[in-house]
Amino acid sequence: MSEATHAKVADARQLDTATRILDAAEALFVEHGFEATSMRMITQRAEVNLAAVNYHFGSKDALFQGVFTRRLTPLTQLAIANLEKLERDSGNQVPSVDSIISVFMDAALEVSRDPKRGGVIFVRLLSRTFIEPHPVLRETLPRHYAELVGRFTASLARALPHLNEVELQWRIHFAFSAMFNAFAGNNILRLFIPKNAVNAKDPQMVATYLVPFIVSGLTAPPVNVGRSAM
Amino acid sequence: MSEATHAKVADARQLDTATRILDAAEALFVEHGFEATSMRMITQRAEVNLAAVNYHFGSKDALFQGVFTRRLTPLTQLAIANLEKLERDSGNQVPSVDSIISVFMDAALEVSRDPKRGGVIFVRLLSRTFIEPHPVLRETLPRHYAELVGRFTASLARALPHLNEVELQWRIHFAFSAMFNAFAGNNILRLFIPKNAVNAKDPQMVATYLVPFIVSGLTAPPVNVGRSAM
DNA sequence: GTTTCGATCAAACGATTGTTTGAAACATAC
DNA sequence: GTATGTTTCAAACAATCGTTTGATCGAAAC
Repeated sequence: MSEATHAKVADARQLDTATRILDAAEALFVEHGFEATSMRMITQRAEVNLAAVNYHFGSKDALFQGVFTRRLTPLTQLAIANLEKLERDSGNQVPSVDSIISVFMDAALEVSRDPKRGGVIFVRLLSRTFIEPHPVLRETLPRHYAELVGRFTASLARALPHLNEVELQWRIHFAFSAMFNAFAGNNILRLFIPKNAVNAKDPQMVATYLVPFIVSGLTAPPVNVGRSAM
Repeated sequence: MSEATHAKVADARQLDTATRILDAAEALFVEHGFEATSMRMITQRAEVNLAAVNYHFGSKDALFQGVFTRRLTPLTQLAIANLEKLERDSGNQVPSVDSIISVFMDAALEVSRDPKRGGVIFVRLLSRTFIEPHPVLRETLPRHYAELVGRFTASLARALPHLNEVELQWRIHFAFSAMFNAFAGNNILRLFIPKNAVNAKDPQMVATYLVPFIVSGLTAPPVNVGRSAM
């Protein structure tokens, strides 16, 4: 410590301070959650001064938003671009449910494989935030995602014309929940069956098995409402 | 305050102090999460002294465990009892996937309707804890749920003999994730589409539309592994 | 060289965290 | 009555929280 005060830090290429904070916060928020992650944990991991967070971002809440805004736009743009390409390539044909879901999964997979876009860490953070939204993001998240969800909903509506609006929305709700939850990396079975074959941390494996599951759920025959309930 | 120090508290039937603490904590943990819920919030809501939590439970962590142990056993016993009844009634016949999933959902629904067993509040807390498990419960939860998950996995294995073990575990993983997530009451679409027909807070509605979705996902044709991935 | 301005630093801020204390109030038993 | 054991209470505990301060550093501007 003291021997390097007068000289440049030894580490080869030291990233921007703000970037190092974002990276550290991103990882810690995934690991411990927002409330359980303290400023001192973040600055210690980022190897920056405690005051650096407030200097560069203003507050802890603003940092939380900063973590998202850095990653979210590239991800949504990628997913939307992929969907547009799919619809363009389909010509007059209506894209299948399978292809629409795959487009979304491919975007998430591509980001999860690219550390420069946040990698699997950010995908997990995003998943967890959807499941348990922090008050700070109640306005930020919808703004970023409005177009994305709207486009996919419209595409799925065309692919599933036999479903009424209510049932379609329910199924899209389940589908997105399953996808986000799956990428969150939580494996319920792991809690009970120590030796299990499911590695929920591997996004590629998740996608391989999850897409058919979701597509099957989406394309199931309509529910005869009022059959047993209500 | 001071005028009532010498007399009994005015409120008609005042519940046991420990119970009032559990009720308040249960609700607050659902609303704000564990870390964001302070002892003072809990004791204030329960209208008990701050020290009462430590006196009756020992610590905040122990209270968190207490909140679960009070509710978990009745729920798991109900689900297991329902499953046993189903298998008994089926005789030599293997219960269908639909009936197995319905048995689980019915147990969750029954608890969610009964305030004495925690009602919808506890079901939501349970869901959220599965999705984002707190370190304190990493040992407690599996112990309570081991038998439950084991039984349902065995039943589903018999109902889906055409699936190999790996694919079966993946699908059960997805199915349980979807169910727990659904009962958590988070509605992703609500974030984007203000006027939507999906009321994710109504467990009965969730079950009506979710069961067919999950059953369809579970009974889908097996994935041809190695088709596009790995 | 002097000035200027953004970045970093150790240190401290008031507020809040979970927890502990010791006395007071309570109920029950003798 | 006294004695005993449990529960409640206001108050304080040390620790940590997010944030702010004012000095110091470093490099470009003049």
